[in-house]
Amino acid sequence: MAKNIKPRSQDYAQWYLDVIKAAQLADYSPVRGCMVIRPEGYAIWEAIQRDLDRRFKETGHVNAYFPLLIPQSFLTKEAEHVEGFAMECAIVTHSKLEKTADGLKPGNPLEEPLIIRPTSETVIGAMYSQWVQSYRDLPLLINQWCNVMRWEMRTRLFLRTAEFLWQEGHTAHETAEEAQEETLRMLDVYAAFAEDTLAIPVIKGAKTDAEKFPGAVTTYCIEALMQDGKALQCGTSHNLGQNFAKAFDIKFLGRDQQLQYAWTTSWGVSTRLIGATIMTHSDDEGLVLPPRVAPFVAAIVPIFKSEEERNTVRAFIDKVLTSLVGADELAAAARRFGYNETPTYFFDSTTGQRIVVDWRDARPGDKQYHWEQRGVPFRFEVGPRDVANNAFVLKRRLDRSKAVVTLDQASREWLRQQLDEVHKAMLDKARQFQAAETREAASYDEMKKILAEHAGFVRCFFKPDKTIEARIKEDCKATVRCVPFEQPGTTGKCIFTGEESNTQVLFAQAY
RNA sequence: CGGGGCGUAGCUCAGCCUGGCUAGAGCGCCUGGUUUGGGACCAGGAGGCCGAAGGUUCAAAUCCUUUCGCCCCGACCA
Repeated sequence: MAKNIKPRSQDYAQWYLDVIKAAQLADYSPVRGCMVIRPEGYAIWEAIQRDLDRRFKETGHVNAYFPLLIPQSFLTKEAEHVEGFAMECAIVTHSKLEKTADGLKPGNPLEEPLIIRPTSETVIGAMYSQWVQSYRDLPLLINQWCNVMRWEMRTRLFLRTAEFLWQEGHTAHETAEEAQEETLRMLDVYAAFAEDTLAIPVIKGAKTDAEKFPGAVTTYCIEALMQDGKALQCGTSHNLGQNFAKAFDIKFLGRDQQLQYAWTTSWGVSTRLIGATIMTHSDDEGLVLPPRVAPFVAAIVPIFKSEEERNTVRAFIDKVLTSLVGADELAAAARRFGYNETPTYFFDSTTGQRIVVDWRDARPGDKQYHWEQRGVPFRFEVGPRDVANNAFVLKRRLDRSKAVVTLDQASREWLRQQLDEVHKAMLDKARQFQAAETREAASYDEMKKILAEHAGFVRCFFKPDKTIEARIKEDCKATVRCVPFEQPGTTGKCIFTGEESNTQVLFAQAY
């Protein structure tokens, strides 16, 4: 058992922090609420970016970059938008530091304070109003990868930090229908990505008015369920209607010769997805990474005593590597600058995923724990006994299972297939968990009982209403996570008012 | 911003109540040796403005005042 990780059953929050620390994904920064994303954590983000960016391009979007600083006046142009973000804005008010008797003090106050972007609807709206003149300029489909800042009261690594990395897509369309299509298309992209790449099963649905994005007409989301039974919003897609077009004057001359407002959307996912990945899959031994975002797909642990054994083991590992990555990569790796004790070999040139061999002067047991805690999907054990059998021992991170693999079985395709199987197994496991932790409630009391006993998702008939939702939240900490697209097609009694309703919602306690 | 707790080695903490030897332990780190198929052992070593400032005292990690920071619980939230 891992000695540096608190078991989930004892303290889930501490477990989460311990896993991150043990896997060296992130560290606290000198500034409260901010985090340092370390190389192995950032590699996961790079994998997310690579995969999502391809999906965005495939759906016709292009990348651009808009500035970090936003004039304060921009934020006030959309009434709901200000209200939603005003409380958590960081504001730049000065442009230099001056030497005074008491040390350095901010000097040269700005005429208009600048906001560090909490999101970019406003700047982008201002630019779109200049770029959009005619229906021929539409649709405008732009995405940006950037950081944003929301001054949160309480923060948690990856799940909620003052500064975080994300992607925000912003589109403008000729018609309401087209904007709605785009909003749902991108939600589908997110859902497919979550399942295909992160192995996280998600529920697609709409937010209630109480939970929607400030300034949106409708917010759609994908919701996932973590192992402690709490829900986590993993991505949102907003149909902004003409709200921002009106606030920022995004107008175009239509096919009908009429000047009209454009219809806009925005959608985003953040580094929170890394938190979702950790909490969905990891176990008491540490991180478990879905194979498609794991920086290392396999770690090879050599076992030897004498120098002579070391040499035979090394020769055998070279053979295994040749089968997996090819002779050219083996030679290239030998010339590469880097950490000699843990040389790495590119397994997949498009994703940059690697295989690492651990030649450090440590005991094999230490190395096993080391790579296990980092979530590496596979470990290969290669010792004299294995060399004699022309085979190695394959250990699977997901279920800690062992198998013997002969040298002639090992190939790039073989490992790819192993990784795919792991991905599928992880997704299945998470789906089963989600299904088991989703319960139906026919009354409010029943829902409260379920939440108290199990947490998880509670599915029930409900008539969304801001005041009632606030009361429920206060009462049992649960919120409507979404109105799932999948509806039973029948009616039932709203658990709170008893009125007949045709809407089922998912309640849960959320992060 | 309210309620609670904590600042001593890289990490986890003891010491403080009842002031006094050179400020400690475990883990981690470095060196050497024996080891090595799931977290080894022995020996040696590096590492501290005891959060900061002021005060009381012959003497402060310890007592007093002020201050800064962090963590937990709530309101807010991708």
